Amino acid sequence: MAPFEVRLTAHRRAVLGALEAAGRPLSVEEVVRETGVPTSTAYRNLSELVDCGVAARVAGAGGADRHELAEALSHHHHHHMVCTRCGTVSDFDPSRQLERLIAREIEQILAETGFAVDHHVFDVRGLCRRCRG
Amino acid sequence: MAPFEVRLTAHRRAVLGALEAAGRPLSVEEVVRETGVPTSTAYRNLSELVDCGVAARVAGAGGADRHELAEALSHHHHHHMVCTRCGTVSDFDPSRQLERLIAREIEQILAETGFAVDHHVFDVRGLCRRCRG
DNA sequence: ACTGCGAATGGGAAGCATTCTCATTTGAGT
DNA sequence: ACTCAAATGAGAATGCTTCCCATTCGCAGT
Repeated sequence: MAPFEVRLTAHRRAVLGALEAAGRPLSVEEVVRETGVPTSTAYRNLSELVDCGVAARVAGAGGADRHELAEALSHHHHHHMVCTRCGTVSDFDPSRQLERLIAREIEQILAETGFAVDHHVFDVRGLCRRCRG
Repeated sequence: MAPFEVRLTAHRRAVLGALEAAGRPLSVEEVVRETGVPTSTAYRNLSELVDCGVAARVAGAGGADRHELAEALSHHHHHHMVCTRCGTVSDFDPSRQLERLIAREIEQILAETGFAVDHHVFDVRGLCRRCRG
């Protein structure tokens, strides 16, 4: 009886494909340009993908959000370098040691403050190689 | 000759006072409610305070930004706990060890990728004690 | 294949947060 | 007090995102 809740349409494939091909967080505008999917549909689909846990929303430099494949689907856990000049976001891998320490820190936060951490964000902001010139 | 560039007006004092009294990042709406400063002036003043390095902008849970006193003026370096249910942002102190490791990581990023880190963001998202209730 | 139902679409309207405009007011130095 | 640039503030304008709704399309069961 319970047939389906989320369909795999051509648009969804296209959006997902663009995120996968980029390998870095894309703005909605980039997704639209890349796929030809209408803006309102792109927004709706990206939100649904995020709700499904297939994609993740990333805060960029300005007001505009970006999206990338969820870590579970991409290759590994990673963090972001946000260029405050051109707004481009790229990924970088944290060291094992740093992640281990962060995990310990999160446990401590729950114990001390009662705040239940769902996930953490470790992003760096600055100038990318190109914008440094 | 060069007399002034930024005046210390009643509004500025009020906004600064609200940030100081709160001890946590406030939304623009909260600042307006707290101080009675008109919305457009609150936005303008907060931006100027950020430009002066007196205040800092913090990304909240939804689209709305928040502001707090700059670390140099508050008591210490800290990070944020963002409640994804109620949107409240509070501060927490990172361990010395974590900060040291982060500093090392940032050096490595510059060496490996050419990205010049200006500052880092280490925030955790989840449910505050009250929203877990 | 054919059909039915509910999800997906898409173009524009609506909703918010934020920034801009500009005539008027205010603050600091003289 | 006087001057002049900075600050103000109410509303218009902008930009990102969500909502609306009539139409189209996917999927499951015939």
